[in-house]
Amino acid sequence: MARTRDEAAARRVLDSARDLVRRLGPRAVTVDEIAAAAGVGKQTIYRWWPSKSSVIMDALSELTDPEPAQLPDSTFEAVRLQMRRVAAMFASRNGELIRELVADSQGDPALAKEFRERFFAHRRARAAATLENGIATGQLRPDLDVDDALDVLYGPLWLRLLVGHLPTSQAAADRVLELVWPGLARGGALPAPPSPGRKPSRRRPAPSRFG
Amino acid sequence: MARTRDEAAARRVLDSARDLVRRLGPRAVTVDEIAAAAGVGKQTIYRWWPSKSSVIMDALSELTDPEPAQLPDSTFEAVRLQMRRVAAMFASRNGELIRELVADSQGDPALAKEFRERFFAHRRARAAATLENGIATGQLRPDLDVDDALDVLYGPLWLRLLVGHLPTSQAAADRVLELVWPGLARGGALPAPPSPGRKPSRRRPAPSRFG
DNA sequence: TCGATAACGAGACGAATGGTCTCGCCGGGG
DNA sequence: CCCCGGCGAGACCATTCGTCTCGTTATCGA
Repeated sequence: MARTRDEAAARRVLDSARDLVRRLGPRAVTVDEIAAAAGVGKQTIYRWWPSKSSVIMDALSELTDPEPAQLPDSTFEAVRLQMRRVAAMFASRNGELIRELVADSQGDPALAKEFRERFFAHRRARAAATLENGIATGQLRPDLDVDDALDVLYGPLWLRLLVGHLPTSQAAADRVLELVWPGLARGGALPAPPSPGRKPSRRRPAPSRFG
Repeated sequence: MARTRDEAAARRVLDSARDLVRRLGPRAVTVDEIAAAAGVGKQTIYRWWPSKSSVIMDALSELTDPEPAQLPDSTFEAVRLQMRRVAAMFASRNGELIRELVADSQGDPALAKEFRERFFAHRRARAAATLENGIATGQLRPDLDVDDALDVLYGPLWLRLLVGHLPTSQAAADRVLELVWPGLARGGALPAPPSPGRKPSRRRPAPSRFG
């Protein structure tokens, strides 16, 4: 019948959106900028996406972080690894992105839904799989509610990200896990120290930028 | 020298802002609306406050929720009471307010600072006092890091409020507390069932609108 | 082949809204 | 008493999302 959709244009829109968002932050990027950078008319953007936020969500959801090749058999170690990765992401430029995405979501139910389903749910499912494996292998309590456990493990990191009262360091992730672990584990005890001779610290150690 | 500042006008601004925010939400309220409702010129608002968000923050920070007359001696019960109150607030109209306030804070460091210092810190200090009392009375581990514990207890509620993947029910608050408690308590065991014969449930019970 | 149709780039436009500026008025302190 | 500055009212500016228009162009179907 008529002219078909220009996939290359859509590609350029997403690429430009991604670049601009990384450079300026999602709040500062305007639709006109994206259109100009992509060499596309604004109407083309609004023909394919319902809103600016949706474009940005699309551009960002392509940034799939690769699942690590393999997680340790120890559930404790596996969760620690995953939590550290989340903490690292939150502390990076992507953390700012996520903050603003959540912010935009608050006033826009459709965007909030997209965020939950396309970003949040994916990562949560991976973390859930780790816990479910831990239950199956007897490392975690058999009656553990995975949703609750995930909120308890990752909620503190999100809180720090969004309120900013404390940094989202890997050390914080470690401390949260150690604090919560007795309520998750089958026996209720911390596992044997992973690295030879190094006991996990309970109290906050000397302030450190890393951890 | 000249005319003095009209305190009554400022009062009307805050009252109008509070009413409008409660009625429409902080995002939907415009400065022109506040000015019109208060019967003041916009310039009068901007003479006293640096931004719309600042006005709304001022109006809301006056909504101090009264501290309960007395908390139970049992730290477990005291924390549970406080968590339930937070969950109830999050589930109410005020929860929506807080969500949008956090959202606005993400792109505005000054506002974020105000939010942390004038809203977040107050409530956190009260919750911290409960935990510190628990440490002092030997109900909580003496080496407990209060900041971490607060994040672990309240982070899940904040996460649910801001991401919306699950409701912020009082039941959720209870389950979080029970899940985390073994890592906080001195002995690591749940306290004797508070209500006679009713054991705190670990698994999520039948879905309920209430707690 | 060729025409109808819809997508395209470019950009004007409308609307909402945060924040500034102007204007005439008015009131209290020096 | 009188001038300086706060006051109410509102015009104005700037930004930016999203829509609409226009002439062009590519593709599908006849």
